[in-house]
Amino acid sequence: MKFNPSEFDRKWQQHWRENGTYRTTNDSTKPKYYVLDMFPYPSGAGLHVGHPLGYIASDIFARYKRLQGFNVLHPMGFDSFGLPAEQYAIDTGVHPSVSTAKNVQRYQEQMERLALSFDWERAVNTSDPNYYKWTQWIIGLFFHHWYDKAADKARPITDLEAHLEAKGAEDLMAAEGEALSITSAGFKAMDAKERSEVLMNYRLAFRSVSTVNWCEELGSVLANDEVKDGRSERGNFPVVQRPMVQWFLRITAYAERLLQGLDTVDYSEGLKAQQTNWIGKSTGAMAHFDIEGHDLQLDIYTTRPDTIFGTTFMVLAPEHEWVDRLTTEEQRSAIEKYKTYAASRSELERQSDVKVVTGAFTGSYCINPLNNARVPIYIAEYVLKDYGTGAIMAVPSDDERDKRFAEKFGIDIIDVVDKSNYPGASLKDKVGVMINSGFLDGMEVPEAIKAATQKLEDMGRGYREVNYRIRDLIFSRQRYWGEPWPIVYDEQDIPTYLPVEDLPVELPPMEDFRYRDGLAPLARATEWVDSPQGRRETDTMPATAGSNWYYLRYMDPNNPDAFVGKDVVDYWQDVDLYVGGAEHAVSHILYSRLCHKLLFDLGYVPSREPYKKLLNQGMIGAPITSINMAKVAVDGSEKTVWLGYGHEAGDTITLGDGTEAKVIAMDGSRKVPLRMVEETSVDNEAKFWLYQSAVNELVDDDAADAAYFRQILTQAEEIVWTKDKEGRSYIELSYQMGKMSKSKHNVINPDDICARYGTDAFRMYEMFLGPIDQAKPWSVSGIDGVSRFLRRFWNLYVNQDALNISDDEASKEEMKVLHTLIKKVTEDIEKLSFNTCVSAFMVASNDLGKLKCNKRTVLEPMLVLIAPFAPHLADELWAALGHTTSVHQADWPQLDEKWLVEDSVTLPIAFNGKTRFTLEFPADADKAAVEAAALANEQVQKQLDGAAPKRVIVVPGRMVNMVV
RNA sequence: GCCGACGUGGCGGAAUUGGUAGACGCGCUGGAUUCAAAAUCCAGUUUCUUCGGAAGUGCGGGUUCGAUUCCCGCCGUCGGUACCA
Repeated sequence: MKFNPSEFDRKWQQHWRENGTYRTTNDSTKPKYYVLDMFPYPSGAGLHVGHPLGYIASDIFARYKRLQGFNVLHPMGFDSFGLPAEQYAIDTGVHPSVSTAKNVQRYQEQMERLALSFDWERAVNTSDPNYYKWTQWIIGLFFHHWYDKAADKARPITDLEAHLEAKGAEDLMAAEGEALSITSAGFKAMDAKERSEVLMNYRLAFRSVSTVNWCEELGSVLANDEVKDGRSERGNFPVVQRPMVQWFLRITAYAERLLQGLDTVDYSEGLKAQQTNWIGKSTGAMAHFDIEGHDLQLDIYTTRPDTIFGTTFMVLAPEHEWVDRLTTEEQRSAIEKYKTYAASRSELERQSDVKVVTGAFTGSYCINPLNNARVPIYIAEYVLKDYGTGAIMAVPSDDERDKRFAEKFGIDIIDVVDKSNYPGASLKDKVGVMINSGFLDGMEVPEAIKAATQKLEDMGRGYREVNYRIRDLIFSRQRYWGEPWPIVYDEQDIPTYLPVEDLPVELPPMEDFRYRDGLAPLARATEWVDSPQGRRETDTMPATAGSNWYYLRYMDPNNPDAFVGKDVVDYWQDVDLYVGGAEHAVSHILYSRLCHKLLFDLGYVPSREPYKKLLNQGMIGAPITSINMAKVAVDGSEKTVWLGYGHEAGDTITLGDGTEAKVIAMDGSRKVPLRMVEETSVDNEAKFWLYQSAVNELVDDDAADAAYFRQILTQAEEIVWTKDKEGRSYIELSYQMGKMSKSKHNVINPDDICARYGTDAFRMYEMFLGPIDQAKPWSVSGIDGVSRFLRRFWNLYVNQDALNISDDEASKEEMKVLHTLIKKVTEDIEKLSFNTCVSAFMVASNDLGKLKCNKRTVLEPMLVLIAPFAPHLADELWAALGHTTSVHQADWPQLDEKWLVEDSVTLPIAFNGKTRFTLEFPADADKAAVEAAALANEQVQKQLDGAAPKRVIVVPGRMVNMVV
């Protein structure tokens, strides 16, 4: 039997598929374990070597848990709705359903190639109507419920109607759009339309007008996390603010619980911090300021009520609803001018010059409730309409922005906090002693915050308030490729959420789904819109709708009657280990947690959190290599050439025909597809070379990156080659490390690696690269080492192409190697430290090689240990050892500590903490015996040079330290 | 600015509760094998060294018999986020 991975990889992959080796049952007496990967969006590019990192890690863990006797749910699916497929369709004319199906198949093949042990019978696909029927149904739960703050949970909207009928809005503690004052009689008197509007104020999925991120090029609104620096994350198009009617999910109702829940889950600190920041809880006070000459109270939110005596002006957001009312005649033109200016500013402009102070005076004044001071009211764009009340009390002495504003507009600054006892404290640190603040004088800041809040409350001019940064989730997209909102409107525009019998509301077949004439694509499917039940909603849901709950569908993927069966979800409960990229740290995880909490409130799921433990794998980067363009002077004329790394203007170079040329200027660079590049090491430095032979091969190559590079080469007249030792022509490329992406031409395809080295080598190498959660560069050079190791490992079992296994008793040393390995691998898999597992296998294999061990008692359990990492090789050798069932159905070897016990122990002998040499001691020697033996030793005496040590520290089994 | 992660040979990285720093692999050097090469195998590989040793985990301090590990203060890299009152 030969070591031939490309042969046995195929053989075993087929075997596992045909035998359903990885099929999971819902009906088992074994304990459950759920290992989940974030499902991919199946893009046309296929997988690159960065994707499988997390998949391989979770696969190893899933396989390990199976071998340990767990019933493991380890599924995979596809997040196939969303913008890219639709953009691709618009660009190429291929319908998203067609390209999606093709890509899904490609992904599945690639994943099988990587021996990922998914139960494919459980695969889900978010754009499949059988799946999105339940997505629509779950979003319906949001529509049919409201959040009762008193009970701290979601309740049916019918309960709310009963409450309103009985008592009106009195005693109603609800998460709401705005505070409504409704009486019982008033509610009863309302017609259907009015009632619908009132209820909409409370629904967890609601329709509302709001300023949204509008992207004209994409023809859709975007969620905040889909916008980066004022441009769309997808496509990098400009995004503007625009008021629109949209569907929302009331995530703000769950802000506190989403925050609290983070304490109960095992996520990284960084990820918890990101979610915490996103939720953005702050504690402070509401305060009411009377407005001079108006029967109005200006409400403001502040985290620093202690500084209220330092308030020297107020600021409203330019869009604040009272701006017009508060503007005096003489200020009207200035205010109008400023409002026009503010409205013209894009999100991008606002963000780019944050330090620029602008604003205008309304002409009106407020009265400070605590000291009756008269303070002017300004408007300025640094106050945001959507945070707090859209208005602030400005305290220039203790706020950086207020200070800049006061300085620019010549407003008084009153110091109210003496920080002289806190050197180094910055303006916004909540420390110091109050001054110039009436009854607060002399108090420390934390005390003063409490006192000021209490005073406001006693006066009826304010109260303690908690504020959250998080905004309700915009859940409408004016796009085609997503779940239609299953809503119909009657003649009065009253929306009805269609019941489960009418779901799914499927997408109408359309050829052209561009956004045009201000109409969403679905609005043009007129026959579809005019349904017998009423006029259909034409917005679709964002991609996050399907991924919110997919982990539940895997439990019971074909259930026609429910999104998941009750008994099934009671068995599988929740995800024990969730593995995926950190780029979804905020949005996907947060929205998924929201969805889960609603389902929990309504009794559909038994747990409060969907993902118990989360592992974010690090990104794998790759070199991005470039060729440089230069203008050179030769024989009085100019020429454009390609130059290697390290040239600058003024250099003299030799052209291909032997003439000399002078570099006039470097003129940019172009990316070279990594596939054509050779990595070399010169003087311990990585170099990337492009060979002339690789360029010559381009002529016949029809791959996309070859076409791209052929086109690049036409942009200059020649490449200035250098000769290497063998006389081959090359050019050295400039490079930097970066994320793998098609546009950077540095994608490395796992298929090629698997074909060349075998899947087992690829899997182990990816794990060997470093800690799973750390970003690391891809380098192909190390894979040879892993490949060599697997061959050596194989040769422990096979000699001269024949199985070479002895049934003799193994020696103590051999057993020690095995049990050391069992201990190390078991512990390290539990710690998700896969790179050290690979080292442990190498060490064991090296040790057994030296011992020339071929004992079945040692080698057989080792196959079970390595099976999660190298599943093909393990099954191939396992079968050769005479087994008729797969190694993946074996039992994990048990550690027997007795093999690890030593007769003697080697201890380092240190003097003043510096290790000098080691000595052997009997393993059972106690402290005194070790000390005596050490002092009697010749080397120790020599080191001590006749003197007695001041102190001898013996740590049994660890070391001996002598203080001299 | 704020939040988070990290900083160890030429490179990827290892080091249990504070206890032999550099495991394992790559690369490199030398050797064996070969007509030769590839592949394989063996030995060496932190730096300096007067060959006795000495220094050494971003920098500067501290705690300790002993610090890559704990504490304080800096510097740097990466990721996230930002007029949030």
